Amino acid sequence: MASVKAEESVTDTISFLLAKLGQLANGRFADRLAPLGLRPRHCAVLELLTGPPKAQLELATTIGVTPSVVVDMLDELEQVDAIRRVRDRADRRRQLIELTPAGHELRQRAVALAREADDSLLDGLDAAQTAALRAGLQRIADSTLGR
Amino acid sequence: MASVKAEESVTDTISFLLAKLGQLANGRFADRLAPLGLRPRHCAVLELLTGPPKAQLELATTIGVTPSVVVDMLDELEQVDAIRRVRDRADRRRQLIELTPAGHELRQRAVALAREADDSLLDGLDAAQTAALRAGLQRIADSTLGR
DNA sequence: TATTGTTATACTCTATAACTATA
DNA sequence: TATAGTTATAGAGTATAACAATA
Repeated sequence: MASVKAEESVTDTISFLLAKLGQLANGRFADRLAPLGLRPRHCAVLELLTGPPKAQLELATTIGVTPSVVVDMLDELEQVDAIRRVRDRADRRRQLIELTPAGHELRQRAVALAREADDSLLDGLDAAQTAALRAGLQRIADSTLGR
Repeated sequence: MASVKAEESVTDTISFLLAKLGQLANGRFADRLAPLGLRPRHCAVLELLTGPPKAQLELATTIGVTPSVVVDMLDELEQVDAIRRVRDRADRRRQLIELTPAGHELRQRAVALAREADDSLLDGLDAAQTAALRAGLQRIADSTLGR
């Protein structure tokens, strides 16, 4: 009779590993981004703004953070000239956020740095293992974050 | 000519996914642990203490946190009667930390909760995908955290 | 002098609630 | 009245530095 392999320790659990490695990955990526004046959380904003301009509340709900966090992030992105806030003339309460040319450039540099971080993190894995890992993570992300 | 598939966006990067999902996994596990008076970070301590008693500094270096964090965690674990601090008679500066019977029980309940968290997180993955994900994460953990 | 554990302090990240200006 | 954005504030979580007791 086949029996499902169960972990005997919390630390072997995927939830625990994910939490620990997530912290590590975030820290390493943050170190690489620091010279650009960016932090990991800014990247989700930069990605979203490659499309048409978006209101701040729209950014907040899409990324899944509270509106006041968006204010802070945009303040910081504005300081490095990555974004512009443009008052919506149809509804003067809203501000449409758009990426500047410098912002597009920053985003591309961030992508390159993220790849570097991946390479260092995935050093011991071959292509198939990396692909399987990415697929698993993406699937979890789709079923949780996207919902 | 084969070319390596490269991500076009930071958010598709394994580093970024890991950071985001790690935060999610940690939060969900924390919610489950809360009724026990525990948080995820306590679990690494409980696991280590299933073996022979250890000094606080040993816990700190093994887990990879700063000594003052260990003090806090042990204070909290002491409040739920999970551990005992026993002064080392050979070197009175040291305190040997040992798991109480209640601590052993708490650890086992934490393992069960972590498995529940895994099940909910891995809902959309089949056994092979789950195994591949675990293997990838474990390999990264071994090459980074263990170093 | 060096080491173990502790305390005090500060910094990051995030969330809540009160406020403003517009609708 | 309700909504978009802002500010002020507070709570986790972690790290650094100064300190007491012991070696």
